[in-house]
Amino acid sequence: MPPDYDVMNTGLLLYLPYRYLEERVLEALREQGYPITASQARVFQRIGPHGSRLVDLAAATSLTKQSVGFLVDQLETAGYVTREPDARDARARLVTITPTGRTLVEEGARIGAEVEREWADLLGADDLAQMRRALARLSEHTDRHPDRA
Amino acid sequence: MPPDYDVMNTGLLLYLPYRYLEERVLEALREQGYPITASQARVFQRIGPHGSRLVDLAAATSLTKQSVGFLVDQLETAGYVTREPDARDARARLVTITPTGRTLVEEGARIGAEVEREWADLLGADDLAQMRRALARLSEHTDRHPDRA
DNA sequence: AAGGTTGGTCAGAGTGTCTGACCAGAATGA
DNA sequence: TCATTCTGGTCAGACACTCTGACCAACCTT
Repeated sequence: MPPDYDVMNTGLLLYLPYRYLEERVLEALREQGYPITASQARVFQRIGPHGSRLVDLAAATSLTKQSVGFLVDQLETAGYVTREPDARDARARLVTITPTGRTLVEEGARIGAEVEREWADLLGADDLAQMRRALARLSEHTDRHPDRA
Repeated sequence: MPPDYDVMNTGLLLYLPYRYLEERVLEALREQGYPITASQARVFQRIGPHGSRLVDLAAATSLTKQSVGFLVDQLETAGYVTREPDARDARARLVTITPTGRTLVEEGARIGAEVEREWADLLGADDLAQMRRALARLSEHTDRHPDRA
């Protein structure tokens, strides 16, 4: 007897599709020669278009700067990011996405879109879009983003 | 400059509210004297009304049975569950929620409802309900539940 | 210039998760 | 019925992730 999803708590309802999507994307990326772990990806995802500082990534992911540093080391070794000097602050370094990293982003987006198409078949495109809008408003409220880019 | 949530990938849109809700609930439970970690809670949540086997919990959470065993040990030590013999199979044991565990469930539900009220203020009750319905249908599709209870 | 603040690293500990090996009870079928 | 295979669970060890504490160098104030 499967669980009754309609009465299930909202946390689990968010978690189940999240986890599914994450696994699908990560697995496909691995198969295509772009291995990345979930932890690495959660940091990688938050890197801004012009690079991000470690502390900002830490704030965005709700991790300590040490943990983010550890994960960025791995992303760097994998060739997905580099640490560039920050012209405005000699202490800081900007974690920046490499060309390889960009390919990974594009591949990830492609696979994500594929899953989303499946979901659109399931829900209808309108309901899916509406769900996304609701989640976006919630994210705006629940995200800890740094004020600066 | 905050990120633009409307164009953000769906995975992050699911993750951000999920993580927020989880932290709120876990923190409140801790303050009320029911400490539980996120990993423990993810297993605990999947225990059925009449108890669940380890292997079924492993399937539901997408963890190995060893990992689930490790977490159930802790839940048992904390007094939230017990392992009862399974009348139908002498090998198996049913992980069952204790009265203390039930109190935790109720407290968690109460706090979750509180957050959900905030979300209803943000989105409107109708949009929130619609989002829940969409997520429930997605969960049905993406969840790995065991066929048996 | 002095003193506090901030971005980042180093070192070490604790937690969560996995793989591999194994055992005992259950299910199958000759 | 009993040999074989399958399944629920545990034990042991390794690896991955995250944290706290201590620290340094550059920044920002005054």
